[in-house]
Amino acid sequence: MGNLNIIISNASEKPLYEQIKEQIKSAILKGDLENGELLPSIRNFSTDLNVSILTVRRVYDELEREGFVSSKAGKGTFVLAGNKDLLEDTKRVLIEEKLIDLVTLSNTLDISIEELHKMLDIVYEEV
Amino acid sequence: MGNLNIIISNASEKPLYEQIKEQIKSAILKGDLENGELLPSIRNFSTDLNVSILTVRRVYDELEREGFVSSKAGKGTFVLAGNKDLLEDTKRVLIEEKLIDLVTLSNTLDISIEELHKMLDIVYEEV
Amino acid sequence: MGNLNIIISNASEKPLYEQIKEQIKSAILKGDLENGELLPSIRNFSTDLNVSILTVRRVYDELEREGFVSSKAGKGTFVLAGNKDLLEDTKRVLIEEKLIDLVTLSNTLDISIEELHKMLDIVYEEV
Amino acid sequence: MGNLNIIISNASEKPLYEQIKEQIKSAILKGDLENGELLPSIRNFSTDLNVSILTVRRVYDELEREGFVSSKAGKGTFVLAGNKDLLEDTKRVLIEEKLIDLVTLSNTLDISIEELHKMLDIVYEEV
DNA sequence: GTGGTCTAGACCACG
DNA sequence: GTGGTCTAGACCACC
Repeated sequence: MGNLNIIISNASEKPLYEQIKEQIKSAILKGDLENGELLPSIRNFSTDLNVSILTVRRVYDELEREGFVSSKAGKGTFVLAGNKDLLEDTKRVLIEEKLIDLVTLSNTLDISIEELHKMLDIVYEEV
Repeated sequence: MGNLNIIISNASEKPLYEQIKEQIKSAILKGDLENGELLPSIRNFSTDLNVSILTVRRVYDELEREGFVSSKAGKGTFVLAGNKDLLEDTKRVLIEEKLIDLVTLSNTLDISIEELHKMLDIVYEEV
Repeated sequence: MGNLNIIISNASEKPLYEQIKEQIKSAILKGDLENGELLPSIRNFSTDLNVSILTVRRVYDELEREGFVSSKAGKGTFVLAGNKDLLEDTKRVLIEEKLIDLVTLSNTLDISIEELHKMLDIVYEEV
Repeated sequence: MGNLNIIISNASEKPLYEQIKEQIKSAILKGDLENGELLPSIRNFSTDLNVSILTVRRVYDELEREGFVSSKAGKGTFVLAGNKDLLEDTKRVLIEEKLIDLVTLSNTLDISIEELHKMLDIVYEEV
């Protein structure tokens, strides 16, 4: 079975449902969760994560809307990861969103592209 | 006086007070607002921006708590930008926060540092 | 024997039992399944379609309740298509239900009957 | 102010949130609700319609995701109907979906396009 | 067993 | 005042 270790924190500024959603999404994008794989039932997952059923339901709802999983009453929630190109695209878009954010801030603060590259290397070593 | 063109939008996902705060902070960090400069009164500013007085008060309160301005009853709110090193530090921290965010995501998605540098250049050209 | 190629899909938004039921009903209404014809046994049908026995039983139960088939213990399930007028009526009712749905929506959206006729022709060509 | 008479029924097979959503959508598409207009607050609306707060919240959430309204904490939920072309497009798509549904059924039941046009006129008169 | 819908509360951030 | 998130239950249809 796939690797699915979800770590959530009430201390985080991000809502619980978003933390869970992002981690499942990452697992699918990395390939840890394969096509057709069955995710935990809403009830089991909510007790495992110690969150409300409604929170897990929201996660599954949004993942379904975004095309990552498919839920069927009476059967469960399954991973949809058939199109490899789509997954690569999704990864690229997620990174690009953060890069745009970063470059925008750099511009407003008069930081050069060279400095950015240097700082990127430094941060990459530390993380 | 310094350059202080605040642009806010109800359409933005960010709360109004945060939009205003970030733009004042940027102006200070870039040097557009100099040390000792007088910011608009809460009352004038709120009518100029067409937001609640409470919203502007919150902006000034938070900026004071973060050490960017100083408010004196009966005199107004002044820019604190005396320590150039502190400003540079603040800028660096802001950028680093976003870089950590970016690198964390890259790691969870198995994106290499080389790819990141390439994508950074591409995004920099486009923005 | 009559033509009975049932195609079902877990991806469909419709429940399995409904997909199967509708296709059998269509076959009867079109005349592909004739009066008195014997339908597959619940057991065989469920293994052929790779669905639960309960699902097939539900299909046959509902078809019997709607008057399309008749089940006799120990003998099997037979097509009831004796009354040609009844079949024509059923077809007409099915179409009318959709037309009422369509016209109701058109009214709430201020779409004229002329536009509807035009769009119907266009869609008919494309489908 | 705009016309906003929502009629819901527990007897309907459609979920409550969908009934409400569709009626608000129709009002926007028809122009009964204009750009920038303020919708009822979640609390007021839920007591007016005698449904749960969560049901109204779901309606507003989905309408926001589909681009029909915009919700801001502390301000309320507003109608977004700026782009007239987009609204016309949305109307057309909604009608086309039903037409495709209709034509598909007609094909499986061997109903001719001429018959469809005739039945459409009859239903249009009756509704 | 599963997910889909709904209720009746609560606390928080925003304005 | 507003919407955003979350909880702890419930009933239903589907398999």
